[in-house]
Amino acid sequence: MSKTRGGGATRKPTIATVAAKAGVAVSTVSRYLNGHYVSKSVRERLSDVIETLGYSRSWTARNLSLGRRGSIGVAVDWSHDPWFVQLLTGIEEELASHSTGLMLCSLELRGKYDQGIVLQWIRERRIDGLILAKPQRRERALARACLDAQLPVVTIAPDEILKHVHVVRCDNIAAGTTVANHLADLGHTRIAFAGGPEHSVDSRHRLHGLRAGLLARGITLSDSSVFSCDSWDVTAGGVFAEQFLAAPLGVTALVLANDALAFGFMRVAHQRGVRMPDDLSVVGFDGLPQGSLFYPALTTVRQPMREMGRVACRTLFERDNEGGVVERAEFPMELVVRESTGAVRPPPPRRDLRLVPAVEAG
Amino acid sequence: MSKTRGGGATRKPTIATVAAKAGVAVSTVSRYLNGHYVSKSVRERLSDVIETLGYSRSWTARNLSLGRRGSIGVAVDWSHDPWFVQLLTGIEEELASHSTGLMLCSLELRGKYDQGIVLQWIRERRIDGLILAKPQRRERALARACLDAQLPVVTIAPDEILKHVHVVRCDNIAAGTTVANHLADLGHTRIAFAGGPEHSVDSRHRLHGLRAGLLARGITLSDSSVFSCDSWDVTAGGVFAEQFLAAPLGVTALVLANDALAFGFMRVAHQRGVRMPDDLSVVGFDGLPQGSLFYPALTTVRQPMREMGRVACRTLFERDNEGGVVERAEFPMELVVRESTGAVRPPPPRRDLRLVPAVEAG
DNA sequence: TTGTATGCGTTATCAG
DNA sequence: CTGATAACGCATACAA
Repeated sequence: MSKTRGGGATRKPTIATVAAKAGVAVSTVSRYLNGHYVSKSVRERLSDVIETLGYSRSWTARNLSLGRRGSIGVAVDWSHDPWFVQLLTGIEEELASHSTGLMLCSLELRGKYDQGIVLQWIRERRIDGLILAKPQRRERALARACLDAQLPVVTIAPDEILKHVHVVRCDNIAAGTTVANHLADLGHTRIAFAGGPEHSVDSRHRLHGLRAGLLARGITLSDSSVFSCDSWDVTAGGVFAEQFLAAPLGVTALVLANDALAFGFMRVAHQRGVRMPDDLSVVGFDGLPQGSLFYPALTTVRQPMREMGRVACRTLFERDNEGGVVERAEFPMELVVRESTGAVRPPPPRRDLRLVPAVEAG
Repeated sequence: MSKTRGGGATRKPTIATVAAKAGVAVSTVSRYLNGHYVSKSVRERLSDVIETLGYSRSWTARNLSLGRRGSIGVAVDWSHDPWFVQLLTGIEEELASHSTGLMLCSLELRGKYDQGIVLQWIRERRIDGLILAKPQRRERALARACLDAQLPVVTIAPDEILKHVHVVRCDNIAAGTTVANHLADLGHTRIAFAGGPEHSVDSRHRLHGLRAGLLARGITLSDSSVFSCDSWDVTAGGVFAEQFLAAPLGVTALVLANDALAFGFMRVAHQRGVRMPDDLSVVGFDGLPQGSLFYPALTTVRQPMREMGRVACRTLFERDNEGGVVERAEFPMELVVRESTGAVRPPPPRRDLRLVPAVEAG
């Protein structure tokens, strides 16, 4: 069969090989490849030649010619954050269909915060765009750097206001209300809320929705039962649990601003002998899969992370060069009822006042 | 100033810009950039020019010229597998320092197994090498495709024998022995083992090490207390728990072949009222971080995933074109004692024979 | 040690 | 509708 040379290793056929074999110019092949106009006869011939040659084009060369880099950047605090992992799945999926690469950067990978790597990517034009997952105020510098470099940026679930960038987020207010209704349906009236960091807009939105939803059901969420944690992680949830359990408020349900906090809380609570949901119903936000592994499995409100990842990616490609217009996508969150919430017990539990241990029936 | 054009947006300086401004040839700049020989005077001049110009080279062009693609492929069953996530951190870290991109592929992403995407990457020469995480027999096709295409492959923790590829793995036999000693130290003598799928070499190695280690301490692990699960995931662990608990063996410790199985097991066991470690000590393998979130936190043997990821990456780059030699790296696993294992109770517990419920002291 | 010329595989421009 | 040809930005024999 007519390989390019008789000799050594068969070289990968190029667009020129195809052109020669089909008896047309390279530019014609290029046009064919990109779906531009070519006559039907030529089109069929090329289709054949490409098939038999097993030709496929060089993305490197194409990128060079088009002035692209062929991969996008994705920055997040910790790439092993379970929330991000779900997101990554969506990104991966979308990227594969664009046959584009990915450069991953955990801003806090080596113990201390450092956005140097990403700044370098931007400066050196290593990426065609940047996805910022859960950006906070400190990530503004990255967004600005991209904007200055004419690179598109899309933020996912930003926890601060970043201007002039596309954003993909969830409706956290509605999510809060969803939780409110769930709890109200179960008969809870004395409820507490543990937020994330003070400045977090997600946390505020969730609280806002919760409070409003509760109010609509005639339930008041007093300020004295609203707390906030220093960070969003499991550890903070544990720390909160210590103080929360030390001074009982007599609430029957606790809403934590995200699943990680809830995980930390539940572990400590469990150790302290709190029975969930009997003694206390617990709710989180995010919908991390591992919430279903605990005892009890955590009731939560799920973000469609995978879909969000896909949309973020798509936005990056679509809005590649269309400056100006800022795209916004907002997804609804979905209640996932598992085991950590239950109906409030008929006579409101006041176990703290009992002087003798109750005898369990059966 | 000698900009390429007077007009619009300042174009990114190229190697030619630098050459012109420094009064040398582009090839000289190229040599400088690649650390080849240039006179000291020229070197200093170039250093200056590059600095003031803010020049940085185009990796796309460089890749084209060198015949590289600029990113590697990473394939795994599920990219959200917690084990893989840890690995990815290491890969990410190493990749950043090579400023190389990444193409991620979950073989089972869309519900059914499909290696088509990766095969396409290989066929189209989209990647410079492939990392296969936890490959099994079915991944042989991928390895072969790479080999045929002259692409380097490194497998991480292969659970089957794949020939002619680099491998980064852990010493699972030693890990099994580590567990054996830990349990023996705690006084356990009646122990059970729940393996992964039958054909799994990891599972067999872990069992082998466990059995040998136990024997060295005078403890026999009888065949009747060795089980195997259909898969490696949480669900399988739960299924196993159902049958394991239905027919009590009277063992005081259970070793599961990985953490995921242990998670599934513990959840069901907890629901069935098994107190761990009082009634049963439980041990897993892998050392997933989330094991510390459970009640009790899971005792396990940790793989240095991050380091493994780094080494795998490095191997890919180093062994880029050196055909023939197969690199092997084996890491030790490290015992992580948490809460799910405890000393066996002084009088061997035979609760199943008790006719009256014991009264708990205090 | 440095410069010249050519190749890498595509795309885009502009005549035909 | 199709064909030359010039970018794209860098690397590297080869010559000087």
